[in-house]
Amino acid sequence: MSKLQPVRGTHDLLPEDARRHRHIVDTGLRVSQRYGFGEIETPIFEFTDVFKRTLGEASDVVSKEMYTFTDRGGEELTLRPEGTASVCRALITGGLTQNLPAKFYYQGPMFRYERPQKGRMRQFHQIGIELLGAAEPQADIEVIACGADILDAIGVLSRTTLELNTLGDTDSRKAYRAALVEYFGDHRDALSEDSRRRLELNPLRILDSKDEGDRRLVEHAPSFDDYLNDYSRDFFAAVTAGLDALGVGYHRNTRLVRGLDYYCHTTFEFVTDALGAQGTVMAGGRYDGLVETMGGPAIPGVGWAAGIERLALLVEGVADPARPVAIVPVGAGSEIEALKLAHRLRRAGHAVEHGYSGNVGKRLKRASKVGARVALILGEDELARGAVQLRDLDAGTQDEAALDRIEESLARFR
RNA sequence: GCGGGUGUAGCUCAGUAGGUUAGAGCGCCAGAUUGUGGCUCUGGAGGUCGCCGGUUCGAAACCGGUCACUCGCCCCA
Repeated sequence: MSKLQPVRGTHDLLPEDARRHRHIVDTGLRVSQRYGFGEIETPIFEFTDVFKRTLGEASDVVSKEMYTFTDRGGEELTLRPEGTASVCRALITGGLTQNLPAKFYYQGPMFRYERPQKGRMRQFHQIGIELLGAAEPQADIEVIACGADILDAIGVLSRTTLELNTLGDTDSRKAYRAALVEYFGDHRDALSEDSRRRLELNPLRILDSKDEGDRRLVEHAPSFDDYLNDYSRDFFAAVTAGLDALGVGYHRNTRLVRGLDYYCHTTFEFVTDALGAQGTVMAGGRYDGLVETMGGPAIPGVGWAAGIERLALLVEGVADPARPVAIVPVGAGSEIEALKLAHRLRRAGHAVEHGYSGNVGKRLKRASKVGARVALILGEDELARGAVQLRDLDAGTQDEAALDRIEESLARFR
């Protein structure tokens, strides 16, 4: 408690950071709208069951990372650790199941009680899309293509790799899971401690263990492809064919499994090696059983989420805001005129900086510092004849301009 | 939750056989330039040396604890 510092794992977004985030959020919305996604905003907390039921009791997120609390009415609530469950809940409670497919774009803060690291915070921000009500591989293709487009639009696609895999449908996954449990069960003693635990909770995760001994075992483990049924195999083939057709590059990673219970068929991650241990920048997949698990109708879904902070670490060169016009009154007699002029130009759409205090030198200095393109200097002599000095701060040149026609004089600087 | 590293000015960092006024660069403020910015020069402000405790005549430095950040593990965006 206390002390004048933010809570562990939280950050202020100072204006410069906020601008990067804004750029990512706006770009995400703009691009996803081209794919027909519309913005949705859900509350940042839900009944705890919304996440517990969908993410899986055994998942790390549920078992140790949720910000859960009891409110004054005795309700068990949780700050959302991810967006998909909330969006699906909204789909059901909003009656949107009658109008499918439904396509949503969201952005906002998520909360996980974890040990902070680079690219990993307790309050972090995500953008994401969800496409609900389409069981066809075309949906997966579109969702991935949209994600790639957004990464491209913010200039980071070339620094990422798309890793792609399939978990198959429920039957395929069950069969494969059983095969894995049998195989690794036979080599139980050779497994790392972590993986012995995984064997109980989520055997698929053993496949991407970083332990040396585990990896040797994994090499000879049953292959997922041998357990995919025809439907699952065809589905995945359609997805890869679609990505090929669109020129979206990917790398098949048969060990790519996701931590959350609800995934099936397509899973993917856009990863980078520029962020240390937290290389995943955008990740998602198909979750056909999720809505039904929540108590809604059987509605398939596919989507992804991307970490804004992680993207922001990769983004370079966010455009600066529009350069303002500086208003510089000379002497107390021009103050009112300066206020009026600033107001007038702002209402005409200009960004205007008013220096507030100091002599001309100080105000011009401040004008330069905030990046002003031009300064309008309001001297009493000039005002008396309806004129101002218009100074080009880049060129260092200066001319007199008519006060009532300033908008025209400024036009060449826009 | 586990293991390692680091905390000195707004920022980036110097500063140890423990020794008395803790430094630099950048930034900030002021002046040279009271109707003209950037460049330059001069001056100035700004520090509980993360915090608490211990060792010592004496601690920014050594020890313990704690908080924060950071790297890795687990896991994830």
